Amino acid sequence: MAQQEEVFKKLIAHCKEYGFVFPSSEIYDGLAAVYDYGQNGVELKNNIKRYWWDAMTMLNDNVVGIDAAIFMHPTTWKASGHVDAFNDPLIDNRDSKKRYRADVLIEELLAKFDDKIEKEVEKAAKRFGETFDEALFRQTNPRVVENREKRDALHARFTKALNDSNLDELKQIIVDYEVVCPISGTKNWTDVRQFNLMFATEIGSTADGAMKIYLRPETAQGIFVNFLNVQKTGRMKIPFGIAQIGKAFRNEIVARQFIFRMREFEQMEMQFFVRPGEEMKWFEYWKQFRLRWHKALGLGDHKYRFHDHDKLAHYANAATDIEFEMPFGFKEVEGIHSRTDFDLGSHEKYSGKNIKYFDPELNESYVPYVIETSIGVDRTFLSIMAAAYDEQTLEGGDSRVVLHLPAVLAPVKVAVLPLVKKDGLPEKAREVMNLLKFDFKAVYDEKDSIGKRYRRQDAVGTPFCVTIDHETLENETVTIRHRDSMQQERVKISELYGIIENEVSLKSLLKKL
RNA sequence: GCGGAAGUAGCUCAGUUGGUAGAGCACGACCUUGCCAAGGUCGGGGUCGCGGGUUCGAGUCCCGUCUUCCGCUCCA
Repeated sequence: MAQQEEVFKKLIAHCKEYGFVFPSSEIYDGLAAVYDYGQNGVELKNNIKRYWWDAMTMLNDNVVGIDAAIFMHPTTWKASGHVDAFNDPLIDNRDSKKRYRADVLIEELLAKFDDKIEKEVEKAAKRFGETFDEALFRQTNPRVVENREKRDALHARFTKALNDSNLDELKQIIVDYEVVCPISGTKNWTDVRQFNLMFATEIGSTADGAMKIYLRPETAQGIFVNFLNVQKTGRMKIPFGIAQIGKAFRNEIVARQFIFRMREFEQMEMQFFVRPGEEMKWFEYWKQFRLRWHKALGLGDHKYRFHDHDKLAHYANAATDIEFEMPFGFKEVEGIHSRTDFDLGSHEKYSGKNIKYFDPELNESYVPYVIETSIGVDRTFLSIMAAAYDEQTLEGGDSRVVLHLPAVLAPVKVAVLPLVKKDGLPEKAREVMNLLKFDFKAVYDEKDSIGKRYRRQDAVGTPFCVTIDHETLENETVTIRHRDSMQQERVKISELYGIIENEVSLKSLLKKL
């Protein structure tokens, strides 16, 4: 494990050194949990997105794409549940260093009162030969009445504090009721602080016209609010899906592990709309499709696994993660959720608009159920980099760092290298460059020895190096070197396109699905 | 947010009891070699994370602060 952490550190350093990922705003000491993609990173990332987009929207003729705005009407987030679910009042115990949700602590307090009352009522019921409800209804036991009054008083105070978002009052309740930390047993609490996981800003320039809005914490809602637009204008019939790639934002309390958990991140999501009752069938279908998508990259089938959720979110009736074996353990890369009709139903309620689909085959209207596939671009990027990174020891004690990136995703497809910087070889190499650059991301390099240039290309995962030597000038042949095997073969310049295309075209990958 | 560790060149680091900032690699130019990195010559690059303080003088001592890493906490 310690060894793996060491490798992870090296991977992070490698990402920076070779222009894949930089810490954001580094000249100002950086900004925590925000990263920029560099010249190679952006190519790899774009290739990942292209692979996903084409797999989803081209291979599935009932899936279409959209690109919704990051800004959305604030009611969206009430309807989705994020306004409630993303606002946690937190409090720390200074002695145990443990953090708790203040509202949960108070709810536990209420539960204790309920327990006491219940026990008293049970006792009374037994004594008078009544049912529990009868005893509860008739209850005049002064201890019960007292506890009940106390409980109701606390409940009222608590509810009011929550509604007013009064953090000081929440703290005061914890102090007044002498809540102790279950670990340390002390009452040494910090103040209650609000952690809103959504970033807020204002839209509208005048003070009185300004409206508080949030940066979207997930891209899914942009799809839900456009459900009818797409369904009607695209004449879509259920089942069908809407795909989207875009940025989302979460103000994480602790964001660590490099680009695995960032405050600004990119998601590739598809919401698939189905008939109520058929959701499990489609849930299973998309689980398998998505897993195939991952495995087709060839990073190693054993590095993937499903992780089914026992505890489900407020909107889901089934959920699983596709986990990938990162250097720090198996981690979620993609989530597949059966979201029921929660989102569309909720938007229908909050907007007052009819968001039903008329099913001509069933001759009835309903709110469709939804299967969601949601994959993190940055996490996929990290998983690919982690799997590709390799420090090799070669014969003769030499070593190299090589990225075994899937050729389809590699930022640079081919490097064109004149063996020497004279005798007309650079000029010939430029000719070859001009031939290839319309089809492939190609780079030219004439600096340093040929071996060193091969290593440089290995370090960024370039699958092919084409070397122009003196023989090239005589018979129009070059050597092409393969990254992983380091083997070279001599081929005609006219054959280069076919050889490279065969390995790097997206089509070859899509056909595996 | 708490606890621990660390911030000196693009990278890895050195820097004596406080006394004018260094090395290797990398980078650039030229020469040489020419199919798997590390030949020669010359050169560019750092207000030592930032702000105060002590001192004649601070990379070095003191205080504060920011950032990063590790652990805890949190994570639809």
